Amino acid sequence: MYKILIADDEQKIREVLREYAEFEGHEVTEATNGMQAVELGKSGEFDIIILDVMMPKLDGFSACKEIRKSTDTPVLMLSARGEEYDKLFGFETGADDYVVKPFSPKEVLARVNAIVKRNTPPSAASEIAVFEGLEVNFTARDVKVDGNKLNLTPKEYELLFYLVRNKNIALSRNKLLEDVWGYDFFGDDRTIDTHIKMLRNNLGEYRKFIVTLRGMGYKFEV
Amino acid sequence: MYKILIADDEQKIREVLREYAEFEGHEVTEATNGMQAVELGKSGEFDIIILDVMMPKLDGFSACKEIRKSTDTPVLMLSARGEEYDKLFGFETGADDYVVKPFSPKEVLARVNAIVKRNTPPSAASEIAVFEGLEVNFTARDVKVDGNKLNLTPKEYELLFYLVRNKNIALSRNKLLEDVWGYDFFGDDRTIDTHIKMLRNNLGEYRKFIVTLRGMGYKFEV
DNA sequence: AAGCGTTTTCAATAGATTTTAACCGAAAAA
DNA sequence: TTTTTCGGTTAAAATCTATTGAAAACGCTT
Repeated sequence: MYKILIADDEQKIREVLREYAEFEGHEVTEATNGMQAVELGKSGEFDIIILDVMMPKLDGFSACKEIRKSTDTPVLMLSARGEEYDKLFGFETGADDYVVKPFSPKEVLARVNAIVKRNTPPSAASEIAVFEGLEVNFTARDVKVDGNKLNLTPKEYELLFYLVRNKNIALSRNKLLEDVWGYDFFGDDRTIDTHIKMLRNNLGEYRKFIVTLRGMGYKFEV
Repeated sequence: MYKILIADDEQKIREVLREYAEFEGHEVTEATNGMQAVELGKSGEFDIIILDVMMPKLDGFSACKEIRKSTDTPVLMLSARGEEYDKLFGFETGADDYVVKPFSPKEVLARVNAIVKRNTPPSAASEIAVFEGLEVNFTARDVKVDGNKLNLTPKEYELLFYLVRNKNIALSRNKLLEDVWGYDFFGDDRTIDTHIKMLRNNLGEYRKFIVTLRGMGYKFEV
């Protein structure tokens, strides 16, 4: 269930979208002009905002811009005109998707679902990174090698997560110490090496992903 | 700069998209059927994958599903048919967006940009310099010659990075020693030459970019 | 306070990298 | 043309660095 804000001056449009959205179990709020849309949308309480481009008081593009100043709630733009210019401009103002009228409510809802799904990873869907037989589940805080869950120590998790989140980026020892150990850690460089060693031992054949950058640090390379 | 995989059996389509994408500075790889798309796409090396729905060997939907098993690279689907069923099905198989043919390449690229932008929020976008077949990736700290990764030593990386960052600028030996070796290095001049030699050997035909400025130093010239 | 798992330090070592020094050849100067 | 200077090459010597195992320090739980 999402909270959806629908902003369009045509009652017909709001109605048909509301009907479809509520049928799918979502909660709908309506706005009939741009100003109202901004006021409501700024609160950040919605999971997605649907904005018509042509609206009284404040057009959709401006409303989108304004809303983006306060929150990053995803925005789907609706336009009566199908001109390319509009689309491009829509994306530039920070819209997440763009649908041209006439549309089918089904299509709009499909897009809404797609957008919300990918814009709300932290809470719901677990964030998992897979590299061949290596599975790193940030949300569940576990790591699997060929399906077998590893039993890592806290530092090992943190180090691996950091490496994976920054995959394909060269990471100096200093950066690792700063970001994984914290700016106030003044320990030995060998500390990192030791943890890398243990991680590698745990990862088995997938140790290959952790490459040494001689004279520099390490990198998780895929 | 993104890495884009374009999978379509029509050469014409691949061509026009490639042209547009390369014009915007992206790196394009092509696949002509679904199987190939999956093989290439699974690597996770692409920033976005464009899949045609109708392809030999394996259709776009199945390819998308297959790719999603290994990586969460965003997928944009292309379809010759505009049927709603396709669109919904596309989103369900994990596609991030859906464009109906005939499309304008401009629109496709606008969508590609929008998708990639929202799918790579934090770091990602590597800082890469490309000179013909020579690729210098500062972020990943690697260098490729015609696609093959080189195995350089620390000094070689530093020297090359320094040269490239200061391309087309004449660099005296003193400046090189100071900036690459450090102000506290008081070694032999031949030291630089030796490293330049090794760099040149490693760069193969692209050694041509490193030009000697007799009586002065070196320059990376493009 | 003892026990236990975790983290950090440390020293030895093997291997890779960097520097040096000597020599050669080519280009510039005389 | 001869001399001088400068860059290229090479191989050996000197230096540096990642890795590893082992031990010490730490911190939580009982």
